[in-house]
Amino acid sequence: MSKGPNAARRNESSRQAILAATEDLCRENGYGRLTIEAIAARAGVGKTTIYRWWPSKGAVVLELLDQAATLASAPPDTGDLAADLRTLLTEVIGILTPVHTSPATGLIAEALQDPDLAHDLREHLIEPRIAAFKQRLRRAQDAGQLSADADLDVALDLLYGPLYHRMALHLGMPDPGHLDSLVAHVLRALTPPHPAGVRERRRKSQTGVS
Amino acid sequence: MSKGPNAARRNESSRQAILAATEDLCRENGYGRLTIEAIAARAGVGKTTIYRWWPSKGAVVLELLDQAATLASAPPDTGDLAADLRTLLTEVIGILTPVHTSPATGLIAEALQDPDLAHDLREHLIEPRIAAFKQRLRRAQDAGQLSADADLDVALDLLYGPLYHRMALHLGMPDPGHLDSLVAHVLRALTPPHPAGVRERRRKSQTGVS
Amino acid sequence: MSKGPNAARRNESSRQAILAATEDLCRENGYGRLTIEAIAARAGVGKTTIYRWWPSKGAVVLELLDQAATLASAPPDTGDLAADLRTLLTEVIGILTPVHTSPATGLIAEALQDPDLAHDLREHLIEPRIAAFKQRLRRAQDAGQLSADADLDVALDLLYGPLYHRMALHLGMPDPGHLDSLVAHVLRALTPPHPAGVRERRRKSQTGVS
Amino acid sequence: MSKGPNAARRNESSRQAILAATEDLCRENGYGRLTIEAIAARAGVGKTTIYRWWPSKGAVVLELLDQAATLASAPPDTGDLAADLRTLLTEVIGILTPVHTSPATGLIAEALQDPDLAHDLREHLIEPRIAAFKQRLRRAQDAGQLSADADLDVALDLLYGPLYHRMALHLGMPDPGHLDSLVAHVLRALTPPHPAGVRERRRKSQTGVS
DNA sequence: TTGTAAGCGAGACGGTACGTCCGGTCTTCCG
DNA sequence: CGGAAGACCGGACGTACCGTCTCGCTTACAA
Repeated sequence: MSKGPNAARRNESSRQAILAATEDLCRENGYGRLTIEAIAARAGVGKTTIYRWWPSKGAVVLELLDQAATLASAPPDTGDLAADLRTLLTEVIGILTPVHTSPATGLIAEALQDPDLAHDLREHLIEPRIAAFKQRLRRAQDAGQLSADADLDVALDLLYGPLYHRMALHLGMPDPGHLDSLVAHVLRALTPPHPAGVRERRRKSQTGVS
Repeated sequence: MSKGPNAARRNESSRQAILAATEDLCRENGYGRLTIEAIAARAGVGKTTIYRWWPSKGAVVLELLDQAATLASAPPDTGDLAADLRTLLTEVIGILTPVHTSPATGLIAEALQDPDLAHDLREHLIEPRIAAFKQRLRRAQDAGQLSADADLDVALDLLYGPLYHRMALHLGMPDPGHLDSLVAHVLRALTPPHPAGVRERRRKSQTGVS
Repeated sequence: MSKGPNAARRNESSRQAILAATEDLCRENGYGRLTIEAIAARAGVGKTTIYRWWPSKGAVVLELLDQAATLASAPPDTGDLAADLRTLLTEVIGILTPVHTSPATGLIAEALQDPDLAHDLREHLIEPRIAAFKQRLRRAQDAGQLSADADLDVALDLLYGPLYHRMALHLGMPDPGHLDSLVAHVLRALTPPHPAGVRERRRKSQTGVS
Repeated sequence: MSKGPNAARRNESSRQAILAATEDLCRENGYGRLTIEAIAARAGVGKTTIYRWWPSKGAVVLELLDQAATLASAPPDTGDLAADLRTLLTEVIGILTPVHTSPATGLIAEALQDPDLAHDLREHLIEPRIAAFKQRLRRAQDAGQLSADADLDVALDLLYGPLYHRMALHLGMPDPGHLDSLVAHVLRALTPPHPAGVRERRRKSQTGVS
């Protein structure tokens, strides 16, 4: 991201002004009404300067989110797996809310139509977070809180899926109670019954499924 | 949708031409490059005629999808719950694929920025399907294939969530094996361990699933 | 000029507003600082409307001059050839003054770099005037005020040439005395020495001139 | 022209490269499409270097012409006045041709909109030539080839005027025959009929001319 | 002989205007 | 009188150059 012509000579204060203006305008009018012209005007910057370093408004917003994100990137680990998952999910809910004005939502919408942007989005924002999420789950597996053969991709789908489902279909984000319930259900699906005899049989049926 | 000035006097052949042109152009260039002007030109219709009956290009596409959807709307019920769920999910996967050119995906992207369109989208395409889905699950509860107190909203989230998650983040739709696994996990999550007698019946239905 | 897409549907009031704005802005800032954007803004018109009907700002200014010119197009004929010529030249001096802000001068400058504009300029503004000029001279020949074999192209060059010479080289337009002298010299050059009797008549008419 | 900050330290090879690039680009694309950026790029020079020494692209072109001109500056004097005038005019015709790509024409066009440039143009290129021209005419007067009271400004107008007239109005430069005729007419206009004795001498010199 | 100040290449920067595209409204005329 | 045709105003697009402004670097004069 932003590795244009000659990054050495780049004017950092312009870069900051552009990102700040982008954030302001996005919050004010929503991503959809965001305009390169308006960003340039608000930031007191020539349009050229934006086009020199970013290929589209989506890329600007992506860098904005990227910068904000790196501030809080380490995955939480309190020892309480369910609580940590709720923390991770709550963070994402915050990012996706309110649906119609959140920069992240707008970015996702644009990326749905723009493969290049989609690629950058996945590379810069999403994959690192998925990695952190899986890392936390793997630690849980090591601690025996999750069955050793649990499918982490399934876990990813089941835990984050509901948020994007609700975002996409405008169903409203889950309230804390719902979230609790979702996490509990998913953990149950990933941790077979404990009593010795039962656990054995369960493991067998899983083998048949997967 | 399309309840303009005086629907009685409406020219049906123009309507069809517009929808057909919309579909063609969407497939050719993707939803993002779709333009009211291009639709009008391709359909041999004045722009006025489009604006008279639809408020935005999203609404046109919505009607297009609506029309296509009503052809296959009745929820399947073969008695095999897992299979029926896989059928429902597979249909949605088809609609959302390929991500960057599917009209449905484009529509979802636009609705993320346009509350009015989001409302119509939910009302016309989504809620009926959710209702059908829940109806199917309720029938499963009645048949004892699902615990009587299973939370159907959670089921909805867990089953459809992964699809929208993957769409939004460009992770690729689940292949049949993954889908299988997802459905199996979710059904397991919805049939929690119970006192012995109950557990026996449940185990029977699981057998049917796997 | 201005025979675009479908001249029938053209909005005449927009056309007038554009020409009026063009004239104002040209007088205010000079032709060089004239801008299509400014014209559109001042006229309360979309840029598209200008580009639809004119290929360049030069073409707009040309139409402006054309419209102004047709109001006073008939060549003067008072019977006094020298006076009529001075009238014609004075009119052109007026059009070319002040050099740096006159729309006509700007147009000539632009046409020097733009062959298309040059063609339209010659066709619409210049050739009709040349024709009128030659017509007047021919009438003078018929009246015996000019030798029958005088070369009218030479006359054209010698009479109008000085004005463009001075415009091009920023030498200042001739004052009335100079103009007088120029006309006198040229008329003398066009009435070469002849057998005595003839020369007498000529000298008389020359006296009238000087 | 080009008397910047500290002319002593000036890099002469850059100066030459700039002038050369200017000439090339002007011939290739015409003065109108000439750009400071393009000159700098072609010359392998920073834009700053151009702006340091010249105030505008017009000034660069002016210096270019100036340099070319000084190579052939002395006014011809073969004793044959008419021939010498034809030589002078022919040289100017060469400079102004072809109208749409000649650097001189472009410069004149630009100067019509830019008083500063006009001033430099007159000072550096035009006035010296006018002086030379008048000097030649004065020598002709001294030799009795021209009447002693002939108005040299009128002569200037009548001889050079046609060229600029034709340039400005895109009428095509005079061919040799025309040129001949023009010079002959003008010389005749400058040697008016006089008392018999004088007239005889004059007529003789005219014979030599025409 | 070594600063130090200039000229220089490179090119980022804030701007202005370009000419195009499309959105949404309004008008005209045809069937 | 509905609809095709399309002109219209407006606003944003992405591009081209403008003229100014740092950057390091070389280069030549002065201490």
